[in-house]
Amino acid sequence: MHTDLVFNALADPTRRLMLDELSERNEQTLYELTARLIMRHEVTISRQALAKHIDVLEEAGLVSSEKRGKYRMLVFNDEPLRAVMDRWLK
Amino acid sequence: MHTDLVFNALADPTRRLMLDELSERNEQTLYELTARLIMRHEVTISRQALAKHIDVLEEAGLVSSEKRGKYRMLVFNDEPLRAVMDRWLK
DNA sequence: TTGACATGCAATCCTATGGTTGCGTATGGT
DNA sequence: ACCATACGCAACCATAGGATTGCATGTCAA
Repeated sequence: MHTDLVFNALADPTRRLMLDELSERNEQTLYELTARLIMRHEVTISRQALAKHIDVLEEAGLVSSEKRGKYRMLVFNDEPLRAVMDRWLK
Repeated sequence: MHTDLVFNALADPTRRLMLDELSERNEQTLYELTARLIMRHEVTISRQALAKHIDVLEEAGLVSSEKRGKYRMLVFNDEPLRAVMDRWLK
C-alpha cells in the first residue's frame, strides 16, 4: 500500500469529484466520465487534464482501468481508502 | 467542514507523521512534538517549517492549540477525518 | 478504405507551497 | 534585572504538479 500516492491523489478537488462520480456509477468510460464532469459539475478543464488525473488515481489504486476496444473502462476501488484511514481511526 | 483544507493537510507526509505522534500522545507542546519528530523519526527540517505544518493542520481542524504561558499546547482531533471519509465509505 | 472518434504522449507554462534564513517578542527561572 | 527559551512573523527560494496546446495512434462503422 502506497500511502503517499493515496493521500496525494485525494488532495485534488477535481480528483475527488471524479471519485464521487465513479463511486455512484461504476464502470464508466473515460469519455463518459469526462462528459459528465463537464456537463453536470461544470468542470471546465481539458480532456487531457482529466486523463492525467485518472492516471494519478490509478497509480494510487483508487481506480482500475481496462482497455476495451477504443474505450478505457474505469472502476472505482475503495480499498485503499479503508486501509489508509485505520491509521488514526479506531 | 472544509473538505479542501482537510485533504490538503493530509497530503503531506510530514504532517501525517505529526498526526501519528499527536494521536498516540495527546497534549504535547509544539516544542515537545518538534523534538520527538527530529529525534525518533529523523525528521530533518527546521522548527519554523514544523510550525507552519501545525498551522495547516489547525486550519483543517485536525489539531487545536492553546497558548499556555510560553508554550503552545497541541491536541489532536479526529472528527474531520470521520466526516470526510463517509463520502465514499458506507 | 476512409474518416470520425476515443485516447495517448510530450513539451511548455505558471502557480502553490514546502523549506530556509533572519529577526522580533513574550515568558519564566535564577 | 537579566537571559535563555519557546514561539511568531516575514521575505525569499526552489521545486512539484495542475493545466494547456499540439500532435500521434489505434479502433470501429459505413
